[in-house]
Amino acid sequence: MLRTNPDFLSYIENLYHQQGDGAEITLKTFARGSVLLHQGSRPSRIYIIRDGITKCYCSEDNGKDYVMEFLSAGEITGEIELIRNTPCLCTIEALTTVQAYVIRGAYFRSLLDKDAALNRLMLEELAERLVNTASRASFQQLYTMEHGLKKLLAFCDKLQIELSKEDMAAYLGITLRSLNRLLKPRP
Amino acid sequence: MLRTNPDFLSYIENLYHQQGDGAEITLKTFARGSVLLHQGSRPSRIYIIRDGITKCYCSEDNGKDYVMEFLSAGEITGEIELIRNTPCLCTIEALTTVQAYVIRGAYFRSLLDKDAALNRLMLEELAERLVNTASRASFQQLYTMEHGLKKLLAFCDKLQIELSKEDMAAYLGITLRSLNRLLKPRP
DNA sequence: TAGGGTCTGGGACAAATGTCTTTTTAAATT
DNA sequence: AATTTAAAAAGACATTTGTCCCAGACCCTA
Repeated sequence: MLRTNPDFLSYIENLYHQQGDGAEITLKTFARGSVLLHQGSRPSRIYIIRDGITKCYCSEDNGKDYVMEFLSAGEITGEIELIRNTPCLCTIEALTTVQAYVIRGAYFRSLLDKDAALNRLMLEELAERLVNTASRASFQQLYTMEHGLKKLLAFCDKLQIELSKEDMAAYLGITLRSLNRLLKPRP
Repeated sequence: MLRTNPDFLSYIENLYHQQGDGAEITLKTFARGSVLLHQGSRPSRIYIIRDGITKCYCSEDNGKDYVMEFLSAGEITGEIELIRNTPCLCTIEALTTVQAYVIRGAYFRSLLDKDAALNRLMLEELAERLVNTASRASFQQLYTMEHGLKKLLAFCDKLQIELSKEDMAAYLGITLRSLNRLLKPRP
């Protein structure tokens, strides 16, 4: 539920510490509630989260939101848009204070062109994410909400995260009203 | 809805025609209804579809199926399992007669290690698929079935595919009964 | 303290979906 | 053609979910 990628983080931290003065990679702090990437915008940089938790979500035309996943250490954002040269599919918002490495798109592109190890890491990351996204879609369609909610609550508990009810509902793809109903009866 | 990837197909066909006698890439025909990959199995080969249409679906423990996508020319299957070294997430089944290029896992791995162009194609493919999967998950959760059904019907119409009602329901993530209900009233 | 906001949770009803069963349709067999 | 069999569609009812609205809690300010 909370995605992380230690290998990727190590890779980036190596680059970060080895670089000289013309720093291509910088570290930036985002306050809780601030936004790293805006859905629909054209990002010129990518971010690799060092610590903290972000929410990755889609806002649909009908005003509803759907939370794709929660991203934490080692997860990369904006790379898909960079690869495909398209606007951001999701908004990435900091749920806690977040520190992230920032890389210019052009520089990341050049890295991709010459570094096989990075390519490998990227393939693994995308594959992992695809599996997660697909599994969850299947699970959500075919199981009851009760199942999904149970998982989500366990997740919050384990990480001591206090998700807002709105976020929970958006993750489950239901309304606040439905979530409240599911939350009440504990027989 | 029907995924294709012409660039990838070209790439593979080039390889196919350039190879000598110790053919690493072969062409295989699958009859309608036969299965390319079995969910849960450990595939030792990957397939790139040359023509025909396949259904990629997950069977959950509760006996229900969820159709992820329909794959056609240029789409690759088994690559995620190869990258992550995990069992198949989905079953890939031929809906029509299908011709596919077959590549041994070990050979594909070696190609990935030395060919930057292939890496690039793979990144694009995975990114594209991720966007599709994610968009659809969001759409399905946040819009009415009516919307989704309309899209699906238009898709069948455009491609002159006669999807079974079971397949349609599995794609929409609903029961046959619900699909029939949605299909009846046309005011 | 009274009044007015806003926010949260829940009630009531409508719409949708699932499950189970029956009916209808189509196909196959004799 | 008549009978049987299997497959598809629909009916009935329970459950779930969404929408709309209202009551109470909380926090301001006058």
